[in-house]
Amino acid sequence: MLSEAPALAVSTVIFTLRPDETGNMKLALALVRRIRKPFEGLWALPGGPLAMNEDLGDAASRNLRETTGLQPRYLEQLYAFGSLDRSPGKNTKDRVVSIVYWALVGSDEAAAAIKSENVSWFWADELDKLAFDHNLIVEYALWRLRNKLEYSRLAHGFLGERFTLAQLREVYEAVLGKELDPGNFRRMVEANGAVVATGERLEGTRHRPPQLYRYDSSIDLTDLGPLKPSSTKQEKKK
Amino acid sequence: MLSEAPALAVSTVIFTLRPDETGNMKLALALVRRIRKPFEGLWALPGGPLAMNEDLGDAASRNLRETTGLQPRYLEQLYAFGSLDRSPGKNTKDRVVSIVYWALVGSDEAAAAIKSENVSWFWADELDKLAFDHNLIVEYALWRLRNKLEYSRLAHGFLGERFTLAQLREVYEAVLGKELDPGNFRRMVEANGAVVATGERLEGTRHRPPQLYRYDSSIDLTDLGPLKPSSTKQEKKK
DNA sequence: CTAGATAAAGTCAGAATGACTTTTAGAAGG
DNA sequence: CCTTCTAAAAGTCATTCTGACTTTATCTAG
Repeated sequence: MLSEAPALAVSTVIFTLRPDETGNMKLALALVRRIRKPFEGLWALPGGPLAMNEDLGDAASRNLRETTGLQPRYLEQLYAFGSLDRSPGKNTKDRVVSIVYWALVGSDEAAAAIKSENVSWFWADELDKLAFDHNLIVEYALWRLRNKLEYSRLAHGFLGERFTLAQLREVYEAVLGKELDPGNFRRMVEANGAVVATGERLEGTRHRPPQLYRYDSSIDLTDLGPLKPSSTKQEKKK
Repeated sequence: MLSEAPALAVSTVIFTLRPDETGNMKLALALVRRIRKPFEGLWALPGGPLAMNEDLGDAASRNLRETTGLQPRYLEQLYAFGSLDRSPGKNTKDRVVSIVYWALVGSDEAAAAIKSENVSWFWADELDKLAFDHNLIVEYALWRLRNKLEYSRLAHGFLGERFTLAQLREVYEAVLGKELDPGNFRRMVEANGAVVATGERLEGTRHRPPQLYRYDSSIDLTDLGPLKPSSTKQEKKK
C-alpha cells in the first residue's frame, strides 16, 4: 500500500539580475548543491516535498526563503514535470512529480542573499549539467521569461519601488540579450501605462537628471486570467 | 506514515465544437457525474489518480479515452491546482493536487463520442456549479483557449485533415465569440503560413467552390518553447 | 563658459490592422 | 442560354504600430 503513488515535490527557479565583471546586468539564478544520491555533488534547483497543509505557492516561497533568505517580488507557477525518466534509478518507486515555480528577486536584495559552499548564483546562460532534468526546466523558465513576460512585471520583479527608464531598459536588455532603442522604449512604456512617472528626479548624475517612475499595480493584472495571485500574499512574520 | 503527502491526480478539460439548435458552432466540454461524496451528483471534470508508471500526458489521454472514447488532437498541460480548500472536508488528509490538462477533439469525432447518464457534453458558457474548484479550472481553460492559442492550433484541434477557410473562420469565431471579417481573416492566414492550400476544391456548394487547406505541422511548433510535445505521441494500440 | 553625457521629444518610412469595395466562379432556375 | 444568388477571392484605404534615426534640453565636471 505504501508508495503506490508518485511523490510530489515543489521546486523553484529563482532569477535575479547581477552585474558581471564589466558592470553589465546579467541574468542569474540560484542553485543548491546536492548532498546525496542521485546526482550527489551536482547543482540543482532548490526544492523539496510539499507539506500536507501548505499551498503550492507557499511551498515555493518557502524554498526561496530557506535557500536564499529572500522574499519573491514575483512568483508564478511554471509547469509540472513528471516524466518517468526524470530520475535515473531503474525502479519507478522513486518517481517524483515536480511542480515548478519561478520567482524574480530584486537585484539589490539578491546581493545580500545567502551564499555558501552549497548555495550560489550562476549565470543563466552558462550552466553546466544540472541534476535530474533541471537543465530542461531552466531552459523552459528562460524561454518563458523572455517570451511571455511583459516588461512591467520584469520591472516590478527586478527593480525597487522607484526606478529610471534607463534602469528599466537595462533590465529588459539583460533579459532579452539585445540592445533597445531608448526613444522607442520610452514611447512604449508611456503608451502602455503600467509604470507611471512620480514627478521626482534622480539627482547626482553627471548629466540631465532622469525622472523616477514606479510600477502601477492597478494596471496589468491581466496575464493569469481568472487565476488570482493568491500565493503572492504577504507572509506575515510570526 | 501513511498519507503524509497530498495525493496526486490528473484531470482533463475536453473541448470540442458542436452545432447548437440553429446550426452555429459552439464550444462544448465533456463532464462526468460524480457518483460518490463529496459533491455526489454534481458534474465534474474527468480525472483520476496518476498511475505509478504513467506519464502525465498519458494519464490525461487515458482520461479522455476512458470517458469519451476519443483521441485528443491537441493536448497541453494547463495548470496544477493545489489550494488547501479545494475539497470541502475539514481534515486535510483528503487533500488532492490536480495537474490539469486540456484537450481539443474534432467536432466530427465528438459527435460519435460516448454519452451516457453520467457522461455528457455541456456548452462551455452555460455551466452550473461543478464539483470542487472545477468552475475555476474551466474558466481558466477557457481564458487560455481564447487568449493564448493561435488559430492554427485551433484549426488542427477542431477540424479534420482538410478544411476551407470559412470553416476555419467559423471555428475561430465560435471560440472568440465574435464575427471576423472574411477578407482580413484570409489575409492573416495566408501571411502566417501555418495552414497551406492543397490545390483541391470543395465541390457541391451552391456558389464558387472554396479551396481546401491543410495544417502544416512543420511551422508553428513554437509555443511551448523547449518543451517537446512528447505526450501527444501516438499510443500504439497493443 | 564649454564639453560631455544622457534625458526627452520629434521625424519618417514601412508593416500590420480594421473597415470596406470589387471581381470571380460556381449552382439554380427559368 | 441568360439572369440571379451566393460566397470565394482579390483589392483599396485610412489608421495604428514599429524600428531607425535626428534634434533639443538639462544637468555635472572642469
